[in-house]
Amino acid sequence: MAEAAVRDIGAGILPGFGLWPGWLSPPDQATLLETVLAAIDEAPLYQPVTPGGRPFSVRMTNMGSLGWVSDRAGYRYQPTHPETGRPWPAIPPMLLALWAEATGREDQPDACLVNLYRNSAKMGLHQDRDEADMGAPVVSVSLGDTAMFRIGPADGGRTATVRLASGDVCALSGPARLARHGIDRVLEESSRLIAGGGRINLTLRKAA
DNA sequence: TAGTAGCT
DNA sequence: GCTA
Repeated sequence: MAEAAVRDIGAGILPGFGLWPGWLSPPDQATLLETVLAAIDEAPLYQPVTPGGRPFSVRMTNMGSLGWVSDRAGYRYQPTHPETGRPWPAIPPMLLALWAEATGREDQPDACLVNLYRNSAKMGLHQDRDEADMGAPVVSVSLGDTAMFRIGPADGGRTATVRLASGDVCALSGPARLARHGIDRVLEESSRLIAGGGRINLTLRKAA
């Protein structure tokens, strides 16, 4: 894993948003994908619903001691898979190392949300605010097809679009920790990493 | 208000 | 990219 210069696209747009294009080499992407697919075998992807009962277009699962879930009861972190009732699989060591390098922190993330975008799946503009410790950054790893990521200030100013390609890592920290962000669309067939196409996003957080 | 549709 |  190469040392990557932080590209803070925030200068004048959004301070605290870090972007590391190409953090993971193609071989590292393939290795990570294998690990994630094994976790998905243990904790199958499912389609959550919003508290209002609307289905998400992305399919989700989690790794770590806590996983982010949504259902009619609301958003929360919980230690077990909502369908199997089993604990989530562990966060792979490769991702713990990535967190340490990207954040420079001594602690470890306890939650890794796995989102699969396939068949025109999107994610509306939102803020990550279900974590107990909102001082800790959020780190995102992209695998597979390129996404059009939209990000803007927490208080509702202008948004900017950033392309996130396979192997890119980005982070929301400090003044960008509560940034509004979402996925407008995924560019089909822009990567050959994932059999059957699509994009997997891994989001590392401190939930507790 | 972690959705979706529809318009500029 | 914004509004409902």
